[in-house]
Amino acid sequence: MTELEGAILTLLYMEGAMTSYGVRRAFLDSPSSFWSASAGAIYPALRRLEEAGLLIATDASRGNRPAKSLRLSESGKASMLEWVKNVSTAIGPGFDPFRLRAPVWIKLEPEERKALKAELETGVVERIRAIDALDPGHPDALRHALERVQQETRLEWIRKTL
Amino acid sequence: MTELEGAILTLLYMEGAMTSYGVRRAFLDSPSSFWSASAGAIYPALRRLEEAGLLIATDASRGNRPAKSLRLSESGKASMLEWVKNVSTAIGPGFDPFRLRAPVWIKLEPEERKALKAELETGVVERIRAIDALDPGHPDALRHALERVQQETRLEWIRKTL
DNA sequence: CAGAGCATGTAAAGTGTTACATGATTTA
DNA sequence: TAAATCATGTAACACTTTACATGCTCTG
Repeated sequence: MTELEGAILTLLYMEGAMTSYGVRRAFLDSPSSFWSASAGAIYPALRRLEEAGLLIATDASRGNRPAKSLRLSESGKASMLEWVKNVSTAIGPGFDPFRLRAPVWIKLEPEERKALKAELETGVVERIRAIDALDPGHPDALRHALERVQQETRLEWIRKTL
Repeated sequence: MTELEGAILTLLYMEGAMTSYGVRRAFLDSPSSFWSASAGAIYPALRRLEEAGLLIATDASRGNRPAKSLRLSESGKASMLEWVKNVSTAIGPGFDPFRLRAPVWIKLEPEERKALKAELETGVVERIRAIDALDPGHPDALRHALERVQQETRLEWIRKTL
């Protein structure tokens, strides 16, 4: 199971049934650049999950517009739970573009480094403000809170170390 | 430029010239599950970078064993610097398998949640100890330090929230 | 009622993974 | 000297991105 497939299953578990485009929109709304949410990734993944019996589709056309509502099957729920409970994958460091670039920042010429430091600080502060402006009742509120901690950690590192 | 290509360029910038396998071994040693470091990803990426003129290869065969030494060209260094200084990409949240799974953990049955909490706590504590055991003179020491902060943040969240 | 955006996809090309292959060198 | 592992790849398959296509529905 890819991370995208796992993420789709958790989305349907957390938020209940939705259409294919609803799934796609949820990824489009995600701030992470990791999720491009391109149609060519989402729709084939949904088809794979449906063919594997993890998702059940029921017709939900409204008027002339065709649509299908997707929900987790029992085996889909079981697969999702197995996936989320895999500790070694869950605690891996994942992918952090900030951590990947930081060692090079340290080696920049002083004036270039200072300029970049200011840009990074502004960007992170803005991002924290944007998170604070989000609806605390949003289904992704917990993820936003976790991203906020990450951004605060970065801000502290920028100020103290860069 | 993909993140893998950018990471290869930063590696050669930080550590100087090395062979193809040296590049691959650096990714194999990385703790992040994001870098599979499969030969089928690394070697084609190196070929692309060389064809684009960002890397220069010189023969470095030893005895009967063929090998080439790879180093950054001037345009390779310029591309790498442009890549690391892209602020909006650098401050994106990236991909965090922990954050992706956390909302589901919260919804588990109490006894299941408690068991998982213990497993996660043990795993993260072990990972922190493993980082502490690493050589502080390692070229990736800064990245290790940043991962350590991430793991400490997770540990605190596990203890306080999960 | 025309244009913007909603909703659902497909096709080609690029990238990554898994598995295999080959010969060189080190180590027990 | 046999086995392990170093070092360098390739091939088939899977997945993602980019670009395109199609018709519907709302809004000014």
